Amino acid sequence: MHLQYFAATRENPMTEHKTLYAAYAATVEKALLALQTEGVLPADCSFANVAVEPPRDASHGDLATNAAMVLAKQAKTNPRALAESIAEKLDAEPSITSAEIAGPGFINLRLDPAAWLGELAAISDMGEGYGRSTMGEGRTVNVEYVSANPTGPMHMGHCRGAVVGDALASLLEFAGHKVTREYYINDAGGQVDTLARSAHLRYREALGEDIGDIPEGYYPGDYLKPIGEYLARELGDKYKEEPEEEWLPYFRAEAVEQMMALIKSDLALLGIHHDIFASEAALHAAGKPDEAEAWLRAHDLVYDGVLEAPKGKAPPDDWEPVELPLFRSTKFGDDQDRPIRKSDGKWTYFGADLAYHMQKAADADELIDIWGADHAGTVKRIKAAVAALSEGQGNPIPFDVKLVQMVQLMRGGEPVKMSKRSGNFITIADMIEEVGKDVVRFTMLTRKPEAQMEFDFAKVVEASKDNPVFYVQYAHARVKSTLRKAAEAGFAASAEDLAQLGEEEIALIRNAAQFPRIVESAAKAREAHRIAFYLYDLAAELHAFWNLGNDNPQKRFIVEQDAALTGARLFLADAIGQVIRNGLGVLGVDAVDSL
RNA sequence: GACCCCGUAGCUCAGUUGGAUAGAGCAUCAGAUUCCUAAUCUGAGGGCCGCGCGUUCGAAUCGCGCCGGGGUCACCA
Repeated sequence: MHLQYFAATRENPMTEHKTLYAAYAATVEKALLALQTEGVLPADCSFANVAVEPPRDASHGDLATNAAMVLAKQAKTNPRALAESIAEKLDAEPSITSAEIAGPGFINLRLDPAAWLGELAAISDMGEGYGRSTMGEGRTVNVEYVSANPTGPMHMGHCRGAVVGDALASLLEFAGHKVTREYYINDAGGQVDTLARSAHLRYREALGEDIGDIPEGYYPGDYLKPIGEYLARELGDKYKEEPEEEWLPYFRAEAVEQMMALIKSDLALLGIHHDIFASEAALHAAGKPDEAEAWLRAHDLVYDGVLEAPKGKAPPDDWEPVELPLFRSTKFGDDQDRPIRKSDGKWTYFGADLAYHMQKAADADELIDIWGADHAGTVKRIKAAVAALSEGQGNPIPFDVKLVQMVQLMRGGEPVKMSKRSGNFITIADMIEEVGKDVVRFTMLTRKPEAQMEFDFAKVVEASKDNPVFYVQYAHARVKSTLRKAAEAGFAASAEDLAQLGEEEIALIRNAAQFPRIVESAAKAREAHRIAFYLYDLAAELHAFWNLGNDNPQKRFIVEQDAALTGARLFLADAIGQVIRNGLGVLGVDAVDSL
């Protein structure tokens, strides 16, 4: 009945303000409701697809709505006829100076300039809160991201997913969700046994033994040396010659803890902090996978069956059919049913993972996973399992897996060579040391995550307009610099004479006023990169306005002989700076005061 | 072979709950510097939105089928 658009009320609980797009969306809704009362629109018609947006071409006016086109079919009339009725109602609004019908049935609205000046004041009043939304209605969203195996420092392969996940989490928070940032520690599989053995090797090394080259099947990186030294200090030679079963659990626990400390410090360099670090081993210990299996078996979603040979290529030499507990993922479009336990009775990754998702679902209204694209093949089975379990247990939960594509590292147009074999790869710490946190974060958000991207060290540090990070930061620095200069000359931002502002300034306000709706549409689409592109546009508009002053001193922010105009322009500059700051804040990028 | 992602200007990319004449940056060409930061800006040219069919008032956007590029196809994690 009510506009979906309005479920997302823009009212800020801290102030009386409603942002401009929200206010006029409400105005349009009011007109539609009136037409419903008059019988022009049917009582049961849905306004869900009605939008109030900026028109594509600024010459069409200030705002446009597609209401007539969306509702014509339901009203059993043609769009232009319905548009007449709607436009008539809107034209009666005092702040709407004209409502014109255009094209297939758009209604273009022109506003009294005071409406835009009012929005400018709202930006200033709401400050850091400008753009925040209550759209999420406090619903809890669990965003799981990074979840790198605790077997070494974070490297480039983890970076994009980390930034994308973190920015998405912030965006959802900004849009009114309660967000839990979660990291799943895979501390129960074979790879952490390998880690423990590798640590034991370094332990022996630290005790003076010549271990020679690191053998195949061990982690070779030097980052394990300090762990070996630490264990040697703590334990002496107690476990030097002992059989593996004597020391493995202890070494594993110690090594995982040290690796997680390393990973957390790497994440901190990126400005990333998780709320929950969930342990797979603890999940096993709590018997969660057993519970899930029991339920799935009772509902015939797990059965004992023979696993098919891998498809599309010759089966491995040692392939032999074996009976395992299989989840019926083929019922959900997967190629084959997937094992939840191995032949030795231990849980597969998938078996534990489905139980893990049920654990997350217990404390959240919605789940989002951020995964690397190399795991794309396992999306169907986990979505199937979560759907089966959550719906079957009476707690259906929206669950989305976002795949993040690979990043190709470049340096001056040439691919950067990395050798994982020797443990020689580019870590996140290396990268941040070279180009800085802000550059890494912003650059990772200048492409949609599901498209592959290149990251060129030479280009991203370039301080020019070709580099979006600097372009946006420069716009903010420019605002700050102007305010500093103005203060020295005895001017200050003032809302007293906003009516002095002309068409060019209002164009800038129009752009800034879009921030709240960009936030909502980005949050709805779960796409933080839209904020980055928006900020680039806003920065471009600010630079363009600035440069009007090159030719015409009367168009500068500071006009010495006109204090009223200067006060109003500074007020505008301050507000634009605020919006840029708010947007960068969502992305986790610092807004610098000078470059 | 199957599944997932991508295909938009010479290049790098935005733009999908279906909307008006498809947008930026780079590169190319023509301009702006006694100026609050020119680390910038103004303007011009440049497009069968990979191809075909369909859905409808309307498709870059949705569906089906192709073509091209990348990824994945363990009892691994």
